[in-house]
Amino acid sequence: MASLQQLRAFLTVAETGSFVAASGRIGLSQPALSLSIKALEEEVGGRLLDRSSRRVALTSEGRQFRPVAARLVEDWHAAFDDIRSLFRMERGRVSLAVLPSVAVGLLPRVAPDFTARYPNVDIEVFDVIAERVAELVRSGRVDFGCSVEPRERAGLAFEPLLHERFLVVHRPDHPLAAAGRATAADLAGHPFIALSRASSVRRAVDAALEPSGRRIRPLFEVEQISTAAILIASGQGLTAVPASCMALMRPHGLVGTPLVEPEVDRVVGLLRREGASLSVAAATLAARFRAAFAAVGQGGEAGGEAGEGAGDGAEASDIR
Amino acid sequence: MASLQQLRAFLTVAETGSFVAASGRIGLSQPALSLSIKALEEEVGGRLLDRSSRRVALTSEGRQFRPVAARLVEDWHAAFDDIRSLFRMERGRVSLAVLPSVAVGLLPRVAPDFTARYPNVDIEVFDVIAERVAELVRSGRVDFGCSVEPRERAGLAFEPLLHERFLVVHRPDHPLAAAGRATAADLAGHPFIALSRASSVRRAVDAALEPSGRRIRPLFEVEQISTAAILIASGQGLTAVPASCMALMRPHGLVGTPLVEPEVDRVVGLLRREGASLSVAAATLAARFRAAFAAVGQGGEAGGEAGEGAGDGAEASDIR
DNA sequence: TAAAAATACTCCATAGGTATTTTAT
DNA sequence: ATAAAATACCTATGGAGTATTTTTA
Repeated sequence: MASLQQLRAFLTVAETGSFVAASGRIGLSQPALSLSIKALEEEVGGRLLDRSSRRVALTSEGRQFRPVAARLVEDWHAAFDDIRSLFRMERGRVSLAVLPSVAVGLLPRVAPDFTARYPNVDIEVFDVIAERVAELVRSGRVDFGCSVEPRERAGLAFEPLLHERFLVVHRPDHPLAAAGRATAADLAGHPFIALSRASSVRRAVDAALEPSGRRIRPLFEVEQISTAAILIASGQGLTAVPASCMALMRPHGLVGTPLVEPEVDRVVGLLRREGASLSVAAATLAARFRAAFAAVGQGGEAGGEAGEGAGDGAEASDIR
Repeated sequence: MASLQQLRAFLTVAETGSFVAASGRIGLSQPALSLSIKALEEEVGGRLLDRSSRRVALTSEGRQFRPVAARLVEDWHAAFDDIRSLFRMERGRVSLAVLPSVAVGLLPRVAPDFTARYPNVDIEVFDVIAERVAELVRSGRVDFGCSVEPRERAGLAFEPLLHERFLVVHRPDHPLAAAGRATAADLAGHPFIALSRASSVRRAVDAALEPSGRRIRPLFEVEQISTAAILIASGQGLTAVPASCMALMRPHGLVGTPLVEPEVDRVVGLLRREGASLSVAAATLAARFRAAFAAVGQGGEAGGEAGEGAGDGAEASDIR
């Protein structure tokens, strides 16, 4: 069967008009080149080059074949360069589905590094509720997810990464700031800005308060965490969110106070489709997630945020 | 460097989802196939296939590469099939330039055979005067020509093929029919239908009569031989043409009488560009010309037409 | 006669085969 | 435990080199 090498040889001889010149150009001995051309000609069933000892010219058929051969070689290299660039992450796309709280709290700690290092790999983020994260991962629509452990685990692999506690979020002038700790009674006793019932954050809070018999009484029920932030900042009430969400609260001048009675927490991790491998780009991004949130055991305790890095120094003091 | 074989291997494994199945399909042992895939993966810089001992699936990158690889393989085969078909004359085109007298007299003896045998090889015919035949051949615009020997031979190779005598063409009821031979006096003594002065046929007649001091007095001067035929058939006069042109005259009920005093003749042959080779199709058609008109020496005499073949039996009797 | 392509030959890299081991379900 | 891919190892083909001959302008 004909080879790329043979096409290159043919094109180079056609271009240089000489076997000797062409053999130098492609780094092959003249006899090897002669044989290569001969083999190609046998493959196509006729002469492509007219050679005399003085000059080499294309035959009529060779003239017709030349541009075709050139395109084959070109397409070949383009295709291989392309797939190589994909593996080298010089281009590509990673799709991920994350909880809204993850999108505002955790993703910003991971993404900038990645995009700086791989500027031509696009990241497609679906910030959706936990059920939809699981769905997107399961269907293969996204490469992986970052969420809490899904209820329906079939076909999914959950890898716990980060254990984080919930904080009550309020203005610095709120009484809780002085208290330094918050309880279920505090939550029930103040106007509460709740997230939608579908939200995993909301569910965690509801579930944690249930044993105490108390229920939050939402003054507002909002979809977006940022909406809650605005409302709280304007003095409408308080809410409870995972520690990482303080990244969104702080810019609004809000502070967080640990919820200690009951203690509320959640485990965030990577969600992958079982059996399916990740693209190199997805695997690399997933590795960034792991590195950024040094894992604590699934049932691990105390842990809190894996806080470190540039923007996180202030957080501890915010929590008091 | 990656090979077509490797792409085929990859595509087949992707399709069958199994190394064993694919190896059977492409006629390779399973270990050889494994190595082939491995080499391809090293070439592109990453995994294209996820294999476990139970199932083989495409990786994310493999999924992207698959259609590209398929197109490469497809294009490759299409290109090679195409050039092969060209050499096998399953398609193609031959261009030739011929004298009008050749187009009507000789070409019809050669072309039908060729087109019957190679129905998908087109023949492009330029029926033009001798100077233009030479020009077209020299420029490479046509593959070869069939003409008389050109005045300006630089860059051209003339291969004499056929020596043919001129006949005087007239109606069967013309006095010359009874005479059985024609002379310069006959030509000068009857109304003459001449071809254009640029025509090589006209020139041959003019040149032949010159020594005798006689000149033809054209009653008509026409471009096309067929026009002359019509005029002669309608009783307007007579003309002189090479014997092969009787093929056009006979259908009009005209007959030819040998011009014997002076004897006028011409040598028709193939005209090729010096140094340039012919395409296989052109060479094949040229060979048909040679076969149809068994060569007589360049300065050869007597020879007359190489007449034979189906439609030519009648000719001798026409000449008387 | 000289420059260039073709041939002769030799060698080694590698593609491919068989036998076997490893792996994952 | 079993089916399938990977590895080990060996062989043979053919691609590539050097030396030489042939060709043609």
